[in-house]
Amino acid sequence: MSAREPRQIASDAGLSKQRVVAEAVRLADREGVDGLSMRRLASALGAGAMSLYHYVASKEELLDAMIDIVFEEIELPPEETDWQSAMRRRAVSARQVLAHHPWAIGLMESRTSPGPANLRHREAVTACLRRAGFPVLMATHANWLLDSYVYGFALQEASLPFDTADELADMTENVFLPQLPPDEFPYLNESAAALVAAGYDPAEEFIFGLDLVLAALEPLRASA
Amino acid sequence: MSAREPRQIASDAGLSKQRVVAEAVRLADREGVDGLSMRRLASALGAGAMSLYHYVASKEELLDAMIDIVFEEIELPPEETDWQSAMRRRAVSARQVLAHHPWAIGLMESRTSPGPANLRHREAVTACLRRAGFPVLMATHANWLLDSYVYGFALQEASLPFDTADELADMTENVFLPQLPPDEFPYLNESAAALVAAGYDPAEEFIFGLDLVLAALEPLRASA
DNA sequence: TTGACAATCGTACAGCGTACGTCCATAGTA
DNA sequence: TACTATGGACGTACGCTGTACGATTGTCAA
Repeated sequence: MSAREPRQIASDAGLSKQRVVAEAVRLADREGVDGLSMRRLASALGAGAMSLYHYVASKEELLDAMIDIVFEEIELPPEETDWQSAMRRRAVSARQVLAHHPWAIGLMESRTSPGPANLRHREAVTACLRRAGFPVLMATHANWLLDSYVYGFALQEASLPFDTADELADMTENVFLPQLPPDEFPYLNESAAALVAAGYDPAEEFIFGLDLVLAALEPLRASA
Repeated sequence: MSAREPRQIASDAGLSKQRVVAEAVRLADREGVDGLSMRRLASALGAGAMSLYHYVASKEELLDAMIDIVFEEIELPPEETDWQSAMRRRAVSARQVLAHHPWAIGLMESRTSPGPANLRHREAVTACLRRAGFPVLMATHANWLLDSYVYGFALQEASLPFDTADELADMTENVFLPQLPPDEFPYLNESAAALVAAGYDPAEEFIFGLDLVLAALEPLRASA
């Protein structure tokens, strides 16, 4: 056997589906999903465009795999605590992950077949709810409600044109308010002013609604 | 003045921004947002691709206008009833509209500047909450919570690979269950079986979570 | 040495958004 | 009636895209 490495031209070691998909996620994080092309992805990996098709059957499959990587990053509900703490943990984790990969939210609408990490995640959440005493159909309801809140919040957060409280203040003064004549939009004006004054933190906002939902679900379980 | 119409070659009367955007929405409904290209849209209107650019500055602007048409279709909260009924009406309407235009959900993530119909809608919802007695910041919280639920539900619904209870039963038996070994996914198996047995109606599922959220918000308003 | 095989590549094609320049029916003016 | 200005529609072109196809390469079994 020769002392030579198998192959190694431009950037790194050999390709693999893992490496391809992981780099695709990085690229989408940086440039958005519209900036992700097979050529750009390939050149980020130091390869030719067609080489990618040995690891991924099509761009569609690549996108599916990217979504599943995102689900892999979301913390599963821990088993050792009460159900509310467990669901809060995983919901907070989901929001964080989706905030890091905003393209994933928009992608979900068009991808209908769940990947393995997605399935593992759903299984763990359902298990948590069932063990907490929710009847089968009630666990389904709770699942829908919680997931709707998490995804919807992430979707709204992704479409905000600012990231920090300072940026919010700037944009409110220079962009929003000029577009909102006070006589036509009195309540939005009031609301914008109050929001700037109070400061705005998406993490806090998220927790508020989440705890409200969790508390509302509590009486629906048949406590052991 | 001549008896001759101004212009009329292939399909209809003259173009206009309204007609262009409305046809774009129809096309996206039929073929998804990926199937919407300037050429296909133009040919659906009996025009050349470049003619569209007289009414829309770019495809981005077209997409923004499409989103705003969707918001125009959503019923505003009626003023004559109690706040819960009003919010339920507009939430149900929003779900229906988004179910008809699933591409809109995925689009929102990338479009950060709200159109006029969007602003009118937000103003009306905020007004309804404020008049019901919610303090300013509490109205903001309620807004976030309700919108998160509506958008998130629509997002999940759009990513379901079936539309009717029958299709669910078919797909569960022939697609899902074969992918879900009972020892690895006991709870998902149980849940799928119960769901097929109970029948599934997204409208009912939506109302369940919605009413739960509305009831949870009730004590947070300073009732007059 | 030969052959099989998987990984990688260059090339090609149709379709995309859109910049640019041209055409022509109409409106306004003389 | 003749002339010009205007603005909507269009054809062409450029640089992208996803990916089908065939050729090239490195590696290993027989």
